[in-house]
Amino acid sequence: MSSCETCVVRNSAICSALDQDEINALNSLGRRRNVAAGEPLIWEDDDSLLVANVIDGVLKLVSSTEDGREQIVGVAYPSDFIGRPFGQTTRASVVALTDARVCVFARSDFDRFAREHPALEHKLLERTLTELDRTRGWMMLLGRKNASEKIATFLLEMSERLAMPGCTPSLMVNPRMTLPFSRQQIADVLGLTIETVSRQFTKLKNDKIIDLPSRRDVVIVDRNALVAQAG
Amino acid sequence: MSSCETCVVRNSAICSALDQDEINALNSLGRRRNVAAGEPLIWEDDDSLLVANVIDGVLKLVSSTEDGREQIVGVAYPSDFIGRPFGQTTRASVVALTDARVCVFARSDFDRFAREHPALEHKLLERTLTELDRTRGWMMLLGRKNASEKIATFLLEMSERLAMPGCTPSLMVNPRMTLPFSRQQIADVLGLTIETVSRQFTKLKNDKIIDLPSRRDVVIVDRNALVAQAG
DNA sequence: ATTCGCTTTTGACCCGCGTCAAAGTGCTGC
DNA sequence: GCAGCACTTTGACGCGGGTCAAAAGCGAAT
Repeated sequence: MSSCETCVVRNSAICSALDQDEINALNSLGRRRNVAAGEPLIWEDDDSLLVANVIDGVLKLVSSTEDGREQIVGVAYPSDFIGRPFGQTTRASVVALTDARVCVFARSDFDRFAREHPALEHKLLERTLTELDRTRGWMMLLGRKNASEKIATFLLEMSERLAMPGCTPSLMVNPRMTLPFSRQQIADVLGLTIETVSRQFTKLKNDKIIDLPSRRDVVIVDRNALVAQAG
Repeated sequence: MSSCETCVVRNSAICSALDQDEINALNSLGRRRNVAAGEPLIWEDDDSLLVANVIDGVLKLVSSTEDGREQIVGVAYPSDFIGRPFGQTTRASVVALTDARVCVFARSDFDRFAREHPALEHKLLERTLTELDRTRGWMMLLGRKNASEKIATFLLEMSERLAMPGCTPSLMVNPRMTLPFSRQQIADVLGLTIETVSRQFTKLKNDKIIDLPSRRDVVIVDRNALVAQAG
């Protein structure tokens, strides 16, 4: 693994809890790894062998049924932590949506290190609590919102997430964004079918609420209308 | 608060991380509180002022939209931790489903105590990670399962949860259980309407997969069929 | 017992979204 | 440019589950 000193998520990932000596110690346990778009990092129901920090790129956490239905249960952005520390197995696969760089650790090494560094565990706890909050918000969407509310909520959330540092620079005010999701993946996030997603996008475009310059690009033309539609 | 020594969840709640002196210190920060069925403990979007351990009873975590739609995003059983430590506000209300006893702390007191006791934070982290896993499993159900799969999954999960110590004794093998949920609340858990829940229950009864001796009681007659239907 | 109020069940209807199918669009490599 | 391919869009249709309304069941209080 190349030096943590130059790592872009050094001050936002859980590593920010550590001082220089500790970072060096952790550094020696892990290594950097590139994951190409579409490539899996962790398999569902495998023993939890790996944990990782996302340095760059976007990954999905997927849960699937035997008969092939998929639900995206989480999305990991730069500085997010992925994997299931402390025993157990993972319930979701992790697959890169874009080309990604991650900083991986053997789970057992990470567990040991974490237990010896309460400040790191504290950061991880805060992160996990926030993720739980976000996930619960998503349950509301899945259980109680209709297709147009789901799509509007999704676009607003994406515009916030992609404006974060490390994802794509200088999108703070820019209403244009490049989605890391295909239509099918959007459907898998929202509990819809690809056809319904496509129809809702077309409708929003016809209503002049968004513009679709290309397949992966979205321009939010009328944010207020989108907020109203998100319910 | 009466003594922790006699507390039934002393060895399963996060308190199990603490030794006698520490328990006494934590004890002095909190107090016991009874919450009657239907009574709220925490309000949605309030500042996060309280955290608590469940001693006895069952509580729901509810998220709702402005127009009155509700989604139950979590259920807390004895020894579960509720509330949002470390800043922020809560996104969900907490309401007792049955008469409940909880051990409450001012969030600020708890935060301070937790930061000084890494073993406690570690327990809380493990609990939060497990809850996140469970919640993600529930997303799959909400996004991708149909009504009959949802009901079957729900009944199986309930029979496991209610068999846990502290809920109702000696239900380990007993296929009969008393649900802590009304039909409407089951609908709010599963993202369905009360009518659909009722119809699915009736169908399962007609198919001799379950029996319904009273409104709140369910007997699982054919567990295998239920597993098959859960998908 | 009887009444009242609330929860649950049942029925009839219908609409949103899934399903299936076909056409359109934009890459990539030749 | 053109062929091939994957992804997306559009259309036609049907069904699962939502909606509305009414009946039935159950418990508590009189």
